[in-house]
Amino acid sequence: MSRLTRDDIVIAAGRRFAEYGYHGTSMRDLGGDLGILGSSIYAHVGGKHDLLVAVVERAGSLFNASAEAATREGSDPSDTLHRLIRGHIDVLIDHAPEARTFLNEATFLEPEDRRRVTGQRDRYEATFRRTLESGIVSGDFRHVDVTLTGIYILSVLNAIGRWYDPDGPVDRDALAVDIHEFVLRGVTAH
Amino acid sequence: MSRLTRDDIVIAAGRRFAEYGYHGTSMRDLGGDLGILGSSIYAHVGGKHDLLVAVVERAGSLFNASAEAATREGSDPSDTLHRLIRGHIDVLIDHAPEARTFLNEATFLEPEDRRRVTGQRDRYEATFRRTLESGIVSGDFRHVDVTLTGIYILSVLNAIGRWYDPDGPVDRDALAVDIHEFVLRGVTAH
DNA sequence: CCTACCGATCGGTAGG
DNA sequence: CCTACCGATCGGTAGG
Repeated sequence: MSRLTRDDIVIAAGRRFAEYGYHGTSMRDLGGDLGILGSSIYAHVGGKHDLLVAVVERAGSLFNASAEAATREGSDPSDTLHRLIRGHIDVLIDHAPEARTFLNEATFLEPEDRRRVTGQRDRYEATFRRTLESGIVSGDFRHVDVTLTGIYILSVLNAIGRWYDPDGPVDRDALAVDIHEFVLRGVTAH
Repeated sequence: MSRLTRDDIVIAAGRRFAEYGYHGTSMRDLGGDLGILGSSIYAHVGGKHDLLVAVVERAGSLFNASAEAATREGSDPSDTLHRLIRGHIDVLIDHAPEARTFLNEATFLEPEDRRRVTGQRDRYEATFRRTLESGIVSGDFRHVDVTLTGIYILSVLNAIGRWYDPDGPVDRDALAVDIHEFVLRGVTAH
């Protein structure tokens, strides 16, 4: 057993916050997961709140990195949308605890931190709106309200962490294709 | 000031749970909202957990009552879907605290209660799947996976409580129409 | 519904 | 990272 790093603690905190919530996690719980005392955590972080900030900020960075990668290679809006959807799924599955904490516990950040995270989030969502707009301009998409439609798409994506089982019957490629199809065509026949 | 009823306390608890979460709410906070002491709440309920059960069960009943009303008058699947969407929006706006607590805090119920609530929820979601199926049979809808598509639709609907402002520019009629259109047609032109 | 509590647990600190 | 704590707060109870 070597010594723990700050990163080890942030990762364990993400898991706890995702499952039990920020207020449902005690420093002693967290220490228990790591094999140390709750009070020993204070050798690595200033307080419980710092851990929430670190977890949430990590997820925000991952989402934005994904959006940048998806929009780097310009191609048609439908393909860009597919890459955005696939990237979101990847972050949600590969960094599930951080992503879930980002989505569910960010409200408990202190005002200053929350504003910064809200900014991160707005940047990310703006990528979806821009993709929708470019599709409308190109004539590929109809004249949807990009604000509302961006919210709908992200609602479908953000919920994935609440029901998707990576070891279940649907793999992530199929999921991305199915959601892309749903977003593009809806349920109507033809 | 007349005496409080159990109902008054359940309503106040819903508000607290929706805003601060179950674990972020203390009985003293709740008493403060009601103008009584935290300990006085125990004259009306057996414990904090009973309040979570009451709030969540109320929301579950409202969602199911809405689904029954929406499917009572048989008509084409697209219209039924519109009524389901509109009903969900109404519950989410008119009973926002209970609905949000239902969606976010039900995981903190004790196993037995959680199972019952999960049952309520499954019944509700099944109504969406049945409507999709009847649309596929009638040829109105394409051959979507009804499980996945039901989840997508409910994801869009459940997220409404996280962003929608009833006093904002979008009224609930317009929202229902816009979501119905999105679910039916997606974003593709034509 | 209040008074007057209870033991348990909370986030956090001093000193090593 | 542990020992040994701290004051504050937690859910809850007995008795009125």
